[in-house]
Amino acid sequence: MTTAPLHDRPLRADARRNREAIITAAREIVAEEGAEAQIQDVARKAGVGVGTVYRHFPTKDALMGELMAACMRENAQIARDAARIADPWEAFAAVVRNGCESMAADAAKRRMWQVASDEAFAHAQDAKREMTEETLAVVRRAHAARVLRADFTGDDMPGLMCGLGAVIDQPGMSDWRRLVEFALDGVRART
Amino acid sequence: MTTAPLHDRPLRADARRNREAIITAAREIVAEEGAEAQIQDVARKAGVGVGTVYRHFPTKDALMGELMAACMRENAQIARDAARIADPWEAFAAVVRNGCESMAADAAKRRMWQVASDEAFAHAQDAKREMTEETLAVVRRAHAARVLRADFTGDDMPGLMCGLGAVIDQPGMSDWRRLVEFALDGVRART
DNA sequence: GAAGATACGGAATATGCATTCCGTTTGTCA
DNA sequence: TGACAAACGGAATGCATATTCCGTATCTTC
Repeated sequence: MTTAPLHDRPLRADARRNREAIITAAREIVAEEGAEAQIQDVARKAGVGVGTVYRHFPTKDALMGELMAACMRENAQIARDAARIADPWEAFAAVVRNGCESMAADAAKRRMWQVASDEAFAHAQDAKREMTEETLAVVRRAHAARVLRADFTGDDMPGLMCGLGAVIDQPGMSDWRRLVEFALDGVRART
Repeated sequence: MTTAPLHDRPLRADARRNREAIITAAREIVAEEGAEAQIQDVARKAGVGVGTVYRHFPTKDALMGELMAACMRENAQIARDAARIADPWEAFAAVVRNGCESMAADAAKRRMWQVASDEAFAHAQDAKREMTEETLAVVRRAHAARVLRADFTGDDMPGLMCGLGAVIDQPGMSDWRRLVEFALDGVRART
């Protein structure tokens, strides 16, 4: 179920180091290979044997779930940071722009959906909730200030970001920032 | 390489029928299963044995390529139909709206990218070119009439449509037409 | 620094799925 | 209607990849 130690004995030093290396490697492999990502490659890149990967994560889905959770926590942090911007529209725009910047900078963040089985998703449930809440706060503030179209709801955010992720992941798409601005224009309240 | 009869002898009646049934079944299976689509399931749904699938398509990629080609030809037709609309903006909007309608109506059309290996893509090359040309014509006319932002280029269309496809494919996304209108607002020239 | 618990590596195993093969069936044409 | 080519069905094969297993190596603790 969880990937933490079963009760509470602290991990041995080498184990802790390996666990980190595995997650990092998994992220790189997913970035490179997308849906074709293989445990064997993750192990090689982390400099450990496959057995070690399985010692830390009971299944591939559990590992991918951990990856998704990490990405979602990062997104939550992006939203938290944006929430500190005074102007409500700029705060909302920052969530979108910085979310896109992070997807552009890290292919794993836009490709993780390709490896997302239901199992993997379940592992990332909590992180997803966190992300949703932080994002929703920014959307609510933008609505209250009437700078975001009233008919764009918080539920639309995942769709918007996934759509932009697909745009950014487009082969040969270098100028995605322009399209992001079009999208922002599209959802901004008409003055 | 190709899926047509090797020389030019016409297909036997049952073979022609089966070929159609296989393509139809493949489309349904891809719609249901996405990347998990299996030849065995395609065969079952088509009411034939797997051997028959392989008699018509040398590999899975060839079958998927045929599917992609069919979808792209349909998109080309959507663009051709839209081109007959007198108003340049409405013509452009029709390409986007109807493209989205067709993706919403047929999950295979938005999921086919999940099964798109390079091999499969190669099979659909010609259809893709056709689609691109027809679409470009509508974009050019909109640009000439200055109703589409000058910095939205024909090369952005695949990104836009893929992005909207991702939006539509979002679980629980019923109200995607609203988001499509936001996107159209975003790329329309400011008056 | 020795004992015992933890963790490691990677060969072996298990499984799922594309593809092949060949004996059987069906359509076509005279 | 009979002969033959064309097509079919689906069990068997082969391969790729997740997962297990267990002998070995490494940490931790006293």
